[in-house]
Amino acid sequence: MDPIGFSSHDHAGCIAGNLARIEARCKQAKLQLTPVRRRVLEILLQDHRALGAYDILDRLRDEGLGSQPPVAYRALDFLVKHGFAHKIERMNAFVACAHPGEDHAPAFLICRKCDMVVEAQTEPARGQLGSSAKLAGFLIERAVVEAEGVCLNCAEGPQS
Amino acid sequence: MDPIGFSSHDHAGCIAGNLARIEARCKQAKLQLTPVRRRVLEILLQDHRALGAYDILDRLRDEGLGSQPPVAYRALDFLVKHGFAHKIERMNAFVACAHPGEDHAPAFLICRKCDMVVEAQTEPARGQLGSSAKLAGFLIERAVVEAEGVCLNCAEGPQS
DNA sequence: ATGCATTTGTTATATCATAACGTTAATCGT
DNA sequence: ACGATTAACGTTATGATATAACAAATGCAT
Ligand SMILES: [Zn+2]
Ligand SMILES: [Zn+2]
Ligand SMILES: [Zn+2]
Ligand SMILES: [Zn+2]
Repeated sequence: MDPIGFSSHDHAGCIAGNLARIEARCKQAKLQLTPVRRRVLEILLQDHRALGAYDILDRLRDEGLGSQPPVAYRALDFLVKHGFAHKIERMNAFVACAHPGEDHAPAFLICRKCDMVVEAQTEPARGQLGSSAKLAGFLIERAVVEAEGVCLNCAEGPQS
Repeated sequence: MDPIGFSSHDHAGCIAGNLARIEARCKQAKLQLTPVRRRVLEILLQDHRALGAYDILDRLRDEGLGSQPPVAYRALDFLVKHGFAHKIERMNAFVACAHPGEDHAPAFLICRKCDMVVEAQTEPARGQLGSSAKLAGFLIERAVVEAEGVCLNCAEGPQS
């Protein structure tokens, strides 16, 4: 709910906090946060933007952590599967989760000027969509919700 | 709002009606509904499912209407641009619009068992997402809303 | 130490999408 | 009707995204 990302915040703490929370959760759930997986997570946490798998792969290659697509995709699969990252379908790109571990249905606000991504919450089965679903006898299991628009910072700027 | 697609309906009329409405709109707006574009539209209208660009291209090729990817993508671009079809981002696939011409913000209910797609309406700026956006000073311009779940027909069946 | 499951490295390939360019066809002002 | 302009098409080539498959290495419980 808190619109981190567009607003300025203690981002170093933001990164460290999420990383620590995820490490704890992996330990607790006996998940292997291996070097590649951890590094991909760090790269995604670096800024509140979505990165393509091949962008990530480039970084990994530079650091000697892997050079072939499956390396990046496997790490991303792990992170997404366990809710530590999300895929932005419109962009074929990935973003670190802003509420790791909290069991949530993510929705995204994506600025088309600065590419910043903010994670918000949604309740897929509620609202108009929920009504339509009910009417159709459709059981919603999950939903992709990705809003595109302009963030506060970019709206203020002189550029159109 | 009406959950056509899962429920049985006069589908021949459904196709004919949408096609007629779109033809009229093209005439009125001086848009060229060329043979390829029209055929792609017909293929999409055939059933309330999403088709990949290459599935459509295969059909076109069989009918001698074009054999290379740009043929399909250009027709789809036209249809999407003018609101006669929509892209389902999660599936990299396309579906005919259920409310052509009506100027609407589409949302989709997608059955993971039978692949049926129902188009519903959404008001992106309302509800929880709207609240989050307002809080963040974010201006929503459009939104991808794609719910996955199980439709009435598939829920009733014996198969899990 | 042994056996089993998970992860990694690598090659190859599948799938989705567009750039570029010359040709053809529709549109429009004259 | 005519030529200029714009829009659509056919084709080749390539780019971008994603996965299959399998052998080697590692982690982990007994
Ligand atoms: Zn931050
Ligand atoms: Zn999240
Ligand atoms: Zn129908
Ligand atoms: Zn529609």
